[in-house]
Amino acid sequence: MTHQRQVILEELRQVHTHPSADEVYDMVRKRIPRISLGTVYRNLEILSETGAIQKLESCGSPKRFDGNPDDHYHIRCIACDRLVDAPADIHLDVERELSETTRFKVVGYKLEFLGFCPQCLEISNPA
Amino acid sequence: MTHQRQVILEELRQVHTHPSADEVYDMVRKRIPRISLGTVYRNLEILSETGAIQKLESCGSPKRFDGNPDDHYHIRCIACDRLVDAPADIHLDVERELSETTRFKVVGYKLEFLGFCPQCLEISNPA
DNA sequence: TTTGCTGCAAATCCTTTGCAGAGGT
DNA sequence: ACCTCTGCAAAGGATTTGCAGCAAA
Repeated sequence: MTHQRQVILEELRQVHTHPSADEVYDMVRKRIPRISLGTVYRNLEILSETGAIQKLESCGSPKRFDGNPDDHYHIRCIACDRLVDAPADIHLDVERELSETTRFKVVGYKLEFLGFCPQCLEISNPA
Repeated sequence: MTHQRQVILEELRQVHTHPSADEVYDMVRKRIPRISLGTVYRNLEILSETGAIQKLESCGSPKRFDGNPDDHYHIRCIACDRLVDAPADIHLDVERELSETTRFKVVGYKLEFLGFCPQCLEISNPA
């Protein structure tokens, strides 16, 4: 656990904004001005491999990272791409659902909710 | 509907492999050798906007395209990235699940299953 | 002294875009 | 003529990688 890695993890743990690698880079640079973007990418990769953080590859736009390693869902704003935790008590029994319809060995699923965040709703529907 | 667009749609409708833009390019080039990759991208975009095909942005790796415009799920092989239709009778009532826990206006969700395809299972567990 | 990590820069991959010319109406 | 589309090539964004030096065990 190098200093760089430590700082990246700390910064990520302190926010709930699910920043992209680039945003993490900006955050960390305040404490380690000479850190490189490559190092940030490398450490985000390592941290997510070890399970210390989560890598959210959901789609299109840059990947996001989540300092909370616990399994939970997210909802993404269709308008501004904001990503927010979405506590939902959903547990799909994928084994049962799919084993008869595909010859795959199903091991999990990726689920992300889509919608409009309060800010974007406000803009399109001013009070 | 130009010739190029027509051919791209036809090719996509004939397969069930969920090809990437690059693979569509290869398929179409057999019939229109001088078509450009840019044109393929442009038409895939247009076709998915009009709902004639689906763009599957699921994650990381290149986007895939699906000649079947009807709503259905997919399962992705963790090992080889193969993408296959996954008929599953799942309907999440997202409004109900999430409206109390986030201030978003929920409009849908993205769900993709993960697993190992028969071919990759075979490789790791030869009969 | 070996191993792994860094900063830097260049490279890579996928996708989009500017532009001038071609095609269709 | 007008408008849209094309092919081509160059640009773009996000991410990865090669390399030489550095740091810690």
